[in-house]
Amino acid sequence: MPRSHRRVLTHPDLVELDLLDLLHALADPTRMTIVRTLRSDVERPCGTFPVDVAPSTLTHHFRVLREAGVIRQRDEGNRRWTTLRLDDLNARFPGLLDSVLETYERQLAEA
Amino acid sequence: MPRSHRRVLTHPDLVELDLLDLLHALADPTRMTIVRTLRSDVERPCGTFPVDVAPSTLTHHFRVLREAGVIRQRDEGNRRWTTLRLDDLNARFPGLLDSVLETYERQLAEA
DNA sequence: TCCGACGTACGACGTACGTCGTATAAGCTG
DNA sequence: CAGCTTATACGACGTACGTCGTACGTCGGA
Repeated sequence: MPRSHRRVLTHPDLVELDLLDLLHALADPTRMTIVRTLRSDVERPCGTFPVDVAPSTLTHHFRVLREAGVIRQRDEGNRRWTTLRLDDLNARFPGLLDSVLETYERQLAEA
Repeated sequence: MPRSHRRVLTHPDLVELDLLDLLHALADPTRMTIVRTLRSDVERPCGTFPVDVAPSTLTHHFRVLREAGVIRQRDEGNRRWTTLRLDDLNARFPGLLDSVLETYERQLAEA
């Protein structure tokens, strides 16, 4: 759902990405679920993520991830599609996201 | 400075370490400086870290790192010595800390 | 054209965080 | 013992965070 009462969808440039912002963005279970979901499913509308929070809360988490450079969002008709910025993240922080995600998967499998 | 008016120095067990806690612990510049310093210098007393915060603030950051399992502290006489729990972290989160630290070093070098 | 679906904006709420100053305790040194 | 050093405990402060309900704008289908 395109602009007007919604803010412009700004994505940080590659060189602007900050590691500490990334770590903070990933240090939340809901956001980690979003990232894990995106890792398997290329692109998704906001409402289709397996998280258990209110829609407005979800919007908040998407903003945190977007501003940290983790995801990219685009509008199409009534929907906002979200993708992982995998290439950008790997260019800026080589191997880091995979390392974090694999570690997290392992931790989830243990528990 | 051993116990009495100070809390007992508790360190979480290996299996208790949580990735999200770790990410949160690392998502702070002061704490990252502490970790980087410990990486080069095996063991250090609290007061010898190149950080620019009040002593009580430093104590707070040490607690966060300790409770996340990043550091270990022991008392000797008047001093509290701090080390990185490198082996434990690598056992629980293989390669992750190195990945984060190297990425951070690269980011610092760029800026 | 109207209505439901989608997702956001905004404001509120309680909690956690990073920061500090001050007080305090224990060890070291004279 | 007295005084300095080391580091913490405690309380305070402002800010940021995660959460939600409500209101609203846009799109698509009946």
